[in-house]
Amino acid sequence: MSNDPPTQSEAEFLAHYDGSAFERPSLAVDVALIHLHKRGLAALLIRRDAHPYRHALALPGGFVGIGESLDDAAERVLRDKAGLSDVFLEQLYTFGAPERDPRMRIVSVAYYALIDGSRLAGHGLEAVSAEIRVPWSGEAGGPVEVMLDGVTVPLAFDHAEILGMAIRRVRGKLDYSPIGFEFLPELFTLRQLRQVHETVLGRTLNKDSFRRRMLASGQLEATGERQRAVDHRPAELYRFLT
Amino acid sequence: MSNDPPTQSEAEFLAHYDGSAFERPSLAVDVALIHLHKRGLAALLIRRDAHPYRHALALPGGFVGIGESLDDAAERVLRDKAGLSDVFLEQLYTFGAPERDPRMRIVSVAYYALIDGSRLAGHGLEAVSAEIRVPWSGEAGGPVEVMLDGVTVPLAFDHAEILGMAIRRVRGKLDYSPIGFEFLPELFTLRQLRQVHETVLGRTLNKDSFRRRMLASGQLEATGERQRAVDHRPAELYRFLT
DNA sequence: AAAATAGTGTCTGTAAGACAATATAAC
DNA sequence: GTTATATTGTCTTACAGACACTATTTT
Repeated sequence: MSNDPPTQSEAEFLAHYDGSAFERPSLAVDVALIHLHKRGLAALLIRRDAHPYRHALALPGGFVGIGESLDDAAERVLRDKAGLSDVFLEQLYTFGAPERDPRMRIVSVAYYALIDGSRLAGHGLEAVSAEIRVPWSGEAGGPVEVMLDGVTVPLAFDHAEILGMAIRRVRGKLDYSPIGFEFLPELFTLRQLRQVHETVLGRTLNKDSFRRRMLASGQLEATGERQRAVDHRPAELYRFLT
Repeated sequence: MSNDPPTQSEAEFLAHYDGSAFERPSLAVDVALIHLHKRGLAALLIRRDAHPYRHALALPGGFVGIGESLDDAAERVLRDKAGLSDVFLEQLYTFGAPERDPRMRIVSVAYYALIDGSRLAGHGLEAVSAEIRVPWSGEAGGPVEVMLDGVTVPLAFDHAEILGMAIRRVRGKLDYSPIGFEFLPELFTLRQLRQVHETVLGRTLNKDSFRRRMLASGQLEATGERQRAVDHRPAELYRFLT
């Protein structure tokens, strides 16, 4: 970035700097808010009421304010479009294909957010929760399929690609970061935690070694409390540490 | 992104869309080009000749063209500022703190690139190769220190943070992706490959199990050729597969 | 022969998978 | 008691680290 004018004082330079000399892309954030629903992956989506992709489902998103950090923009989107705050939120990838939006050049910094599905109970009106089908396993890539009430529905823009990358990111981080707890309430059983991992990874895990691994990780604290009102031996409830 | 005007036909909508209605951030790319030099990490940097951070070292970067993809912009920067093409190049993270550039709001999509140091021999004039000191190990984070001829030098903007994140990314991917080969020429010995891993990770690795692990990975092809003109038993040369 | 590194074989400790046995709740 | 799951313990296998030994080149 040394496309700068010739030598002058720094004050003089800043005073005359013309920030609007070139036509520039617009900058937006989009948020892939992922939760678990009935042993499957799900995302929160907004039904568009304007062109392009009118009536299609899209990730919640918005333009980045001129004085607003990217993280702040993503938090604002989550608050305004999904009525949520205090959610795990992390930058995912920036999507910048020139034709990704037919209106104009819009580069989008995508975020992914993870939440306990029960927190989505009575929230905003325009948001819907849709099931995500992951048509690939492990390393493979590409867009996900999105199903609403059992039928596959298309997503606006490149949002199915963004969701696909979000799933891959969560899968990849599950083993070495405490990301899986974000899908659960404060207290949970080891079985629930394992089911989270199985759902995210799309495969079953060995029950015994999962238990050993988690207990050995030092991330869990046994509360001494147990499940209630289950029709079998109640499991101990654990809490995520730190 | 449903901040759209009320109902109308899609053609009508696109015709009247005003893409410049809001003040918007500028968008740039910066490239952390990393190589290995004398058993240490090094990055290619450009000396700035304009304010701000005049005379300081900075990552090569440039603004994103209005019709140019982000990947294309990063490739162009690498070609124009470092005289390099056909280099491993991958998006890293997008930096968007409002005050990261004192001139104006500039959001930068950072890329990292990896290259065999010997390819940097006789390239462009303005670029220098500087040693990177990583003041943390493992998971920890923050900016790196940059040394030129034995003295610590500051980097412009948040570029030391970008380099820090690039190192962490490479460290993290080294174990599960074939990223280490990017630092080596086409033919290399297992010792050279191990030294690459040791340099990137900042710690020594077990010689025997590294060999076993690499040979078992199926990523290497033995060429049958051997090193020449070394003052000890010459090692077999391997090639990276696929 | 000496020096230096390449390459092989073997032992050990750790952790995962498999499986069996016991424990505890609801009904 | 029956059912269903929790929890503990043991055996086996795979692999990384450690270490000893042999091989091959230059000087």
